Amino acid sequence: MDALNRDLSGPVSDDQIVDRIVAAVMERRLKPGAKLPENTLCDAFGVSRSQIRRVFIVLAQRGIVALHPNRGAFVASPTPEEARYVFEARRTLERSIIAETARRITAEQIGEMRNYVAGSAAAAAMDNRGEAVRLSGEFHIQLARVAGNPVTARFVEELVARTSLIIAMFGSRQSFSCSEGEHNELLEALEDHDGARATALMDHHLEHIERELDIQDADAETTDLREILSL
Amino acid sequence: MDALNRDLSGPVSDDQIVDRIVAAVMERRLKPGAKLPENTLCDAFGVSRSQIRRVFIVLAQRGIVALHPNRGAFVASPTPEEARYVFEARRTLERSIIAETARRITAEQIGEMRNYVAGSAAAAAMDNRGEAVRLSGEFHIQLARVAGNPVTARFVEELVARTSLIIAMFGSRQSFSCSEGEHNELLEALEDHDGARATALMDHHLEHIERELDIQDADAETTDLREILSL
DNA sequence: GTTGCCGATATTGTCAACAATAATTTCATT
DNA sequence: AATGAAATTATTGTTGACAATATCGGCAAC
Repeated sequence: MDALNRDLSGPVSDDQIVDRIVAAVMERRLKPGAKLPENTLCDAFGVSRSQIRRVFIVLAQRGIVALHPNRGAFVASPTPEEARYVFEARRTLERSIIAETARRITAEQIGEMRNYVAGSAAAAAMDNRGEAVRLSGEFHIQLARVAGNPVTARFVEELVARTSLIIAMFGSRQSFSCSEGEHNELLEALEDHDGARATALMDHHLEHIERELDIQDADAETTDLREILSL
Repeated sequence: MDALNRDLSGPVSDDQIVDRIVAAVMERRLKPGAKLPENTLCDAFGVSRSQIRRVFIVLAQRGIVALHPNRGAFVASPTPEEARYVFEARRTLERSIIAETARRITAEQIGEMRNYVAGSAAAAAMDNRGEAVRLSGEFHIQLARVAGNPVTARFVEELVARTSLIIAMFGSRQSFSCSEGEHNELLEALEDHDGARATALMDHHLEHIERELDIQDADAETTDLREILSL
């Protein structure tokens, strides 16, 4: 938590803080249920409470942070139900988006995407699971950006971040070794501008990720009884 | 602006204020570019500045309000580019969602949907264009809710609200008389649980709405030169 | 040793005063 | 009149103090 980052450089914008926290969530340095005390974050980013509070509102809107009145901000703990909705939403969106990506992607962009895959694989090989998950997520976000619609891309961003939380909640140890292969398959389809195949692969890929999770009621460890018993 | 509503009833939650402002936007009582002074809204809702400021952040996240530093909050003025993205996003999302709606919708729900259509038509007949647009939007939101995924439904909510702004920006006089007929067609397909037909109709419907708009650079009336000249 | 109560501490929520900036008005100059 | 500058007013942005609430620790009772 303390190492979310040193600032060094003068004023920090709300967006920068949001991005840092999202990155920390995607790297699983911030786990579901973690408390985010205002003062701690004020010190970490060298900003005022009011700014942190603004950031909390943004993150709450994106489903990444849960705000409990008089108790503060916590990293969200997706429920099994919510997890299913998020995956379904991702399939709905990314299935369509990838077809447009297949039409538009350039050779250069494919090269960049391969870097993401390689980076994620390298991180996984070094047992840096957090970085692996984050880069694997960035892969999907980049694909959405290539499709050229910033509105849908922003939706995908939100869903990918929430997926990181879902994986943190329900992921078993060995999952996500699969992503590298499937991502490479996807890139091959994109290289051929084969939208239909890319769509099918994306659909299968997302289903695969979801199926590898053990989505059921969270264990006691990460569970806040308060939330279970109706707040 | 002053008639956004009287409160009467004790404390007002952030969500209530957000909903009221969104409703005003959807009814086109708040037009693109309209300034939203903090004090005016404080008086209108009987709340403090800090609460209004929270609300602004939420609305800005949803693309309904634009925040200009040191100048305040304004109802967003979608650009032609943004308009295209929003419509494309709606087609992407609602095309898929409607298929699920077709599977799930009950006779009772179809009856409720008919009320929306009738209400919108009645409002249009009384020259209450704002109410007609709002109910027409609610129709889409309700369909998304029936599909059962609150995550995608929330995305549709945001996009529908932004569409109201787009219509306010680029709509010509007689458009939107069409919606009643197309919405009824959609309901027939849903009644038959004919997902394929519903999908095609929704696609066509959204394309139709977009095509009836005159999406090009806004006229000077609603335009802020400041924004045109870089910022 | 578990429970319940109470005080102490810490954290969050709210408000009002102040600072910073923008918008408006006034007035002088051409 | 139109322009420009300065002063006034209004609005937004930020801070810090205070109130409200929750959390923690100790202590007594069972």
